[in-house]
Amino acid sequence: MASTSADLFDDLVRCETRLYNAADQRLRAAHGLAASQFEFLRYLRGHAEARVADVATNFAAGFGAISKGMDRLERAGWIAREQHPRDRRSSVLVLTAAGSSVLEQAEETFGALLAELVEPAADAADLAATARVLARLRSALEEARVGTPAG
Amino acid sequence: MASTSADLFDDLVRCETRLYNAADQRLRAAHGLAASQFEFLRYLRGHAEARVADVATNFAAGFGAISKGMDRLERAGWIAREQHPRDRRSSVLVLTAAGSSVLEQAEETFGALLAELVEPAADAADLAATARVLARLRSALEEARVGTPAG
DNA sequence: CCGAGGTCGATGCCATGGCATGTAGTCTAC
DNA sequence: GTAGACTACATGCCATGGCATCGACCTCGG
Repeated sequence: MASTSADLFDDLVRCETRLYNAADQRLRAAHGLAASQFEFLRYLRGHAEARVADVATNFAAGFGAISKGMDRLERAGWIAREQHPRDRRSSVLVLTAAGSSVLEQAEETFGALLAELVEPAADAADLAATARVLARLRSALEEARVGTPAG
Repeated sequence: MASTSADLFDDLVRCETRLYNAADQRLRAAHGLAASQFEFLRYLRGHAEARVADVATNFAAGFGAISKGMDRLERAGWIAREQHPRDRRSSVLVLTAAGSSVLEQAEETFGALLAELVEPAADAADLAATARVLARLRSALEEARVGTPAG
């Protein structure tokens, strides 16, 4: 029935808000790193050659927001903009040594947070099943470019 | 293993972002209503006697943000602040007739959105199982006041 | 080779949220 | 009854994100 999806939406949003807030608070306190910055660094480590547009697409954010976010990461010394080999409009975003280092430390903090907040809330099989459903939903939404901002 | 929760977090955040963006875009276009405002109106309909602090607690938001959000809803004519019977510091937040009316219409739009984006992505049993896990996680997070902002 | 049109991303303006503070009202202890 | 602590919330400042704009660059047709 329809109300199942509506409740799902509600619980999804509320879980996301609280987990994201909690991650933000702890990462800031421990490493001076915002949760969004943590996610950006993780993405960049996993995607060599990434440009601003790639990051924006992955996070369903506008170009402007990511451009400014990268400014802040650069100012903090965690990433660098390198010249793109074939397109002088773009830069390639790469982690610096300092960036890799905070990322590594932040992942400890983040892992501990999830172990504390998420894992006790359901048994492993249920969590795995939930992860599968959300992964599928995510793919479907990305493929259809649902919720992609304008800018 | 630990990476299951990390992937779950990632997919959770990405699904939430895209679904919330999509809801915001459609509700704005169809009814001039932000997604957050839609959620506020739904909450107020379900909770008579609600005050600013109740809304803030439910949405894991700061008092200031909710206070300003209620200003905007009031300015739009969708809610009213009534005098609280026992505490003159608080107001009771109530839907106006106009508020009930947009809410009703917005729920059509919102239901159609979920039917289009969420329900085809998995079968009903998987969605129900996911909803159960997230509802449990939400309760656990709320009970522990995880991710509650300062203000 | 050139020009028109498209793309990338940096920047500015506005809306929103977090946190800190201010103010009015309430509660407690005496 | 009153002083002092506390609570609810309104307000101001700042950081961030969305969208619009713009300049630089690429690409394709001729």
